[in-house]
Amino acid sequence: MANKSIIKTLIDNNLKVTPQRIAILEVIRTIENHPSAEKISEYLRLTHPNISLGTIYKTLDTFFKKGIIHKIHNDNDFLRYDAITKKHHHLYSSESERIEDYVDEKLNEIIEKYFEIIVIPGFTIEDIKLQIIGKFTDKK
Amino acid sequence: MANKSIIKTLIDNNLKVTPQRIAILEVIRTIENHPSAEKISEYLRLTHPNISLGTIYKTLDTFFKKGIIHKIHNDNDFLRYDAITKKHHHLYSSESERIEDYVDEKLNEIIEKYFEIIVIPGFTIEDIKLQIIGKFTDKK
DNA sequence: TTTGGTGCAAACTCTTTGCAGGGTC
DNA sequence: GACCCTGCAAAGAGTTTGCACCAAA
Repeated sequence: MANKSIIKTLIDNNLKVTPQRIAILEVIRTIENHPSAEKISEYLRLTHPNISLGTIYKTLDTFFKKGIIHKIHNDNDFLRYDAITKKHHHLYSSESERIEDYVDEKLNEIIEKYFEIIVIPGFTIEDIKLQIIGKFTDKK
Repeated sequence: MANKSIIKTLIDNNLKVTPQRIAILEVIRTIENHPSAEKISEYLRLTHPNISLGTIYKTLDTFFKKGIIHKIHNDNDFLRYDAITKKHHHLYSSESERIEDYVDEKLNEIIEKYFEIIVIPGFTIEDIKLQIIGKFTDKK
């Protein structure tokens, strides 16, 4: 049952296990790729017709504060959300709203190594994210 | 006169040269670092007390469409603007709203070289921007 | 039973739009 | 003079908040 890991996540973060939270996290983790709050609401309308948008926003904020999900931005766009799995970057379409994850251990390693040698004066790096902008050549 | 290059920019882009546009571009280019529309308005209130926020938004949009400025995002924040000079990345403070440019030709080269060899399936890269998150250790 | 979550609606913030008047070329 | 730009105010989109009710532990 896929719910097991969702429930575990909630418990591990001292959050009460509610149907709403399970449903929201499920959408982000398994169904929709980088959804906006609106998009999540759209999905939930089918299975949980009366989860309010307000609850979705509050829940997303709760998840974000606990580090269960990330927020991501596009350059001409609202907020979107992202289930954290492991360090990854994002591919942004220059033509549409599409955003995909991009995982590349080797690239991470190269960048990490680079910033072990190169120091940015007056700045301590905590994290680096690449925004890779371009065109998707497959259909979706 | 610093205005010369601003006026040239406007003319080169087939934009009418108005005091508002000069003032707005001047703020972005020379005075304030990555301002928001609100911040720009704040500055202009001193020298041009009756430039309306609406005009600022329209002007920024015009500049953006002409490629004169960039838009940038922070993770929990509104839009901010950036005078384009050359390819650069951004340092984001994890503690405040501060954003600084980060220019690093060598890093660009390394990344470019990397993606000459590594191809992302189904995706053609047009541009890559790094979001470097961390702490500023100098005061400002 | 206690604590915290949900739903709803109203409020807020940032941004966009429409239109009449004014400035630039 | 033609065209485009500006200012103002109203509208819009996405998000947040307050509060009474309800569910989870």
